[in-house]
Amino acid sequence: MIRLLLAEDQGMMRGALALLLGMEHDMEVVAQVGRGDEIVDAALLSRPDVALLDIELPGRSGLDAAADLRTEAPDCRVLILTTFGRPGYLRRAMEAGAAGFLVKDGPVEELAASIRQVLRGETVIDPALAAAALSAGPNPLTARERDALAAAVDGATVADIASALHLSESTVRNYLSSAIGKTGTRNRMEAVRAARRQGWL
Amino acid sequence: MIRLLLAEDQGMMRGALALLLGMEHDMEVVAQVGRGDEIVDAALLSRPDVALLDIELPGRSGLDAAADLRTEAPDCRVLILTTFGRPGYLRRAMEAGAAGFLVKDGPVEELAASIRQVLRGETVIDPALAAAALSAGPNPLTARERDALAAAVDGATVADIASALHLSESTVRNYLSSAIGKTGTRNRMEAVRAARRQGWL
DNA sequence: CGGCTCCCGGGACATTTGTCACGGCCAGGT
DNA sequence: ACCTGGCCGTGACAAATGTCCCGGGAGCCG
Repeated sequence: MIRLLLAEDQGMMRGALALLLGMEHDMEVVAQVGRGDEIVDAALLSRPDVALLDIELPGRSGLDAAADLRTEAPDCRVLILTTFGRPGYLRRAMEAGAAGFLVKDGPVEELAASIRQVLRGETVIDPALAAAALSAGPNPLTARERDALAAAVDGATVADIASALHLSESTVRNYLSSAIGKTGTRNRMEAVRAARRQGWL
Repeated sequence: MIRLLLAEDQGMMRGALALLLGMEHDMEVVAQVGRGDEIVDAALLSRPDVALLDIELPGRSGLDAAADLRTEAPDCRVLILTTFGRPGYLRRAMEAGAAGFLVKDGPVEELAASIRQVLRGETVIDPALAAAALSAGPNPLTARERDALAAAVDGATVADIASALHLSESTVRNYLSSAIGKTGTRNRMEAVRAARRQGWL
């Protein structure tokens, strides 16, 4: 029996996947969580063979949780299942030691097949996405540029970002300006969108 | 047998729901589409009793499609199934003649139960969401303010918006300013976010 | 009819934002 | 020891943005 952990914030999606996978004759869902910061605890408790993780979760990113599992539960393989096939996400997933990366498009049959594949020690990635991730190159933004950009997502002013990051307003503007330059965009919002599309956020 | 139409852009979600609902003894999924502009055609072809529509779809909004079904296939009940329980969405869904409004959180069991409820002529809405929609009041933005705000989502400049809407830059700035005032926000991006959270976009 | 609101535009103004040039500090590699 | 690159800050400047005035026209309603 393949023991599965399911981490997904949308209740209906989580429930549907759990029912479907539970119907496979060789699988059972031994844990379900809706938050990223519950993944490690649940994994330690229920000892799954494969953890199916969404990326964008409340509490803690699925990518961070994947890295945690690498050290806390090394014999649990991680399969990332996400809505967005962003190149940067794929790259970070691989660096976090994930064994596979699936997008939520594509047929459901793909899911069970990929789980078995991962359990056999193979790595499963959408070829087109892998090509995009390689051609895009690594994240050119520095840590602070990312911080500034991330703090700017919801329309915060320079003053807001500066106080949130304990920086001077001038510094914040310099970071934003260089981030805008590196993304080849015209203003803060375009830079944010470009960075998110690449999975750099 | 209850005949169902399923409109949902995420392949995995669509497939999972189709399988689950198909397993109910009194239901069958007679049509599945991944785009909003295929809903009416599919409904005319397969004559479903209930159409399960996501809102944010490529091609055409599920809300617009619901309004279309009202006239093109009047005996097909519409059940909106969406990720975001925005007050404005609920309001528009009701105005479009929807028989129910579900969010994708909450358990899967809710789904089949709601479908049967809708078919009995009842209206199904999350009470908390209904309260929020009523207390929020109607959309205070004028049509042009909405247009300007919608065109500003991805970091477009005033010049971009002006040329996209065939307006003068002064006019665009006036619309944006009044939208910012009505949403009680400080700049364009906060206004966009506030409007989207309310479902006013 | 007068009043109202929405649509569209112009002009002036303060504020914010984005850019550039310039410092200094510290860690890393050659 | 030197250079490079990230980090943090300043000051100044042009451009974009947001606000407040002001018009006129169209439609709707009491």
